[in-house]
This record gives sequence, structure tokens and C-alpha cells, in this order.
Amino acid sequence: MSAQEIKEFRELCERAGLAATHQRQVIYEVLKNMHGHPSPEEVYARVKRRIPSISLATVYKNLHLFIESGVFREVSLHHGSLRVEINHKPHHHLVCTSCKSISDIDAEALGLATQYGKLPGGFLAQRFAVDVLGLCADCQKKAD
Amino acid sequence: MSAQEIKEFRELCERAGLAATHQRQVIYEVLKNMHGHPSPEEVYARVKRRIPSISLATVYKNLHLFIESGVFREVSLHHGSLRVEINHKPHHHLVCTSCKSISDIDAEALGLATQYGKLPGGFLAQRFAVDVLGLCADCQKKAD
DNA sequence: CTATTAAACGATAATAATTATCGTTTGTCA
DNA sequence: TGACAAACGATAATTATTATCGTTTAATAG
Repeated sequence: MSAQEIKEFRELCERAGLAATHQRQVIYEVLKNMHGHPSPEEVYARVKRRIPSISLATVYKNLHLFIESGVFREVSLHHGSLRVEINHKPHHHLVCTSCKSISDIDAEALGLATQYGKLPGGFLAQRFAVDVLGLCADCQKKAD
Repeated sequence: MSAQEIKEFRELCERAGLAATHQRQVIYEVLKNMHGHPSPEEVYARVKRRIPSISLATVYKNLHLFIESGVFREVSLHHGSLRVEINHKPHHHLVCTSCKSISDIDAEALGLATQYGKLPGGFLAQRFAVDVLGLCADCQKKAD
């Protein structure tokens, strides 16, 4: 990692109130060099090549800390467990980033102009599932 | 459940090649009368009021069968486990419903006109996360 | 530069959600 | 109505994640 990147890492740790540990730095570097949507196990495997004694729990803890402090994001803001969609009407989801609640909004009430068919890259678009991230009415009140 | 609804249930079972069992019918009825995004445990609790001997495993199996046969949907098509978002650019996700792969597409390449601010209902929209559901190029080839 | 102390670490036990197994029961259909 | 596959219930097993706790390390005051 370049001196510039090390500085960047130390600054983000300071901003988040975290100690700049060796493990944390390697996890950060590894993430920076990965692509897509790695799982904790995948990150762990990569970090292990540089720190064989690293613990999986340390990887989990640091991933959560990076996510909490906004250094990285989580792919999904949905419940991590199975949920059944009861509403059969075309609709999207209002996801409150504060209380994690998810409610429905009719597709037409949201009124996004979506296009189906082939996208550049060859992906065939058949349906759009939109998560509107923000604050529900209740959490806005509490934030006052 | 009305005679009409019983008929509907038996027809969907036949279409899906499933036996019309008592447990399956009650799970179906319960789902029809729920709202939002119930968890398997919540469904189980409701079904248990009518069939005290029901097994949680039976609820899980039937939820999956209903989802596979398209009778109900799953709320989230994401990985059920933690994934880190590496891409810091505004982007959305192409979710292949066949192989479950998720890839990124730049927000501007997708070009959805999104509006921030208050929605009817009071929800404050801050960010849009779009899942484009469909078939990736590879799975389209295989489907030929 | 060293002592103090909170933060972080590693190992691993515990938990939660889900799935697999398997012997018994039930729906389907001849 | 009998045969057989499908489904059921009980529960063991698995997977992902989190909690615990004794040890190590980074931050920082002197």
C-alpha cells in the first residue's frame, strides 16, 4: 500500500474513532483490491494469506465497523432472513435506514419510468425491484 | 375459506404438481390473510393456532414450494448473508433470477429518473437502490 | 522511551435460521 | 380400496453470525 493510502487509512480510522491496527489495515487493503460483492469468508481467505493467524471473528467485526462508519456499504439492506411477499400488486419498498422497517409503495405511486428488454452487457431486464432508502415518518420525528 | 378459494387452492396445487394437503391449505389461507413481509416463524405461529401439531419444517418446505411455483414471492432476491459493496460509484444491481448472480450497473447507464425528498406517506427518500431482475447473458444462452 | 489503559485480537462457545434425515401418515389414482 | 409417491413431524445437522473472555497491542501521557 502506498504512503498515500496508508495516510488515508489512518485518517478514516481517526474519523471513526478506531485504532489503526495491523489487522484492520490489511482487511482494508484487501477490500480495496477486491471487486463485486465479497462474503466475509472470501475476505477472510484473502486476509489469511497475509496474516495466517487472523481470526474470522476479527474479519466480521471489522467489516461491521467499516460498514457502520460508512467506509464500505452492505449490498443488501433487507432482512437477512426469509420473508414472504404478500402484496401481489406491482410495488416497491420503502426501507428505513434507521429502524430497518420495510413498507410497500405502489409502483405507480412511485412512478419510475422503467424499461424492459436487453441492457448493454446483454442482461435481459424483466422486472424492477426498487428499494427507496431513507427515513420513515416515525424516525424523522425521533430525529428532531 | 370459501368454496371459490378452495377451488383456487386446489387448482394452484395441480398446476404446481403438489398434493393438496390440509397443512398446505392452511398455510396458504394464513398467508392470504397476512400483510407485509411475514417471517417463517410468524407464519408458523399463525398456522399453529389452527393445527397445533404443525412442524416448523413443514412451514419452511411449503413456503419454498409456494415461492418456487410462483404463488408467492420472496421479499429479497439478494444473498441471504453479509456481502460487502466494493464499488463506491453510484450503481444498481443486475440480479439473475436463474443463477442468482448479482452484478453492478452504473446508475447513469441504467438511467432511471429518480426523485428525492418526501413521498406521499411522509417517507423521506434519500437514495434509490434498484435491482433489475432478469436473466444474465450466460443464462439466456443456456435457456436456448 | 516506557508505563497505563482502553481497544482490539484470537479462540471458541453459543445462537439463530435453515436444511436434511428418516420413520410414519396421507393424498392420489388405478 | 389398495399401492405408492408425496408430504408430514420430530429432530439432528449445518451455516452464518455473534458473544465471551483471556491475552495482546495501539494510543498517549509523562
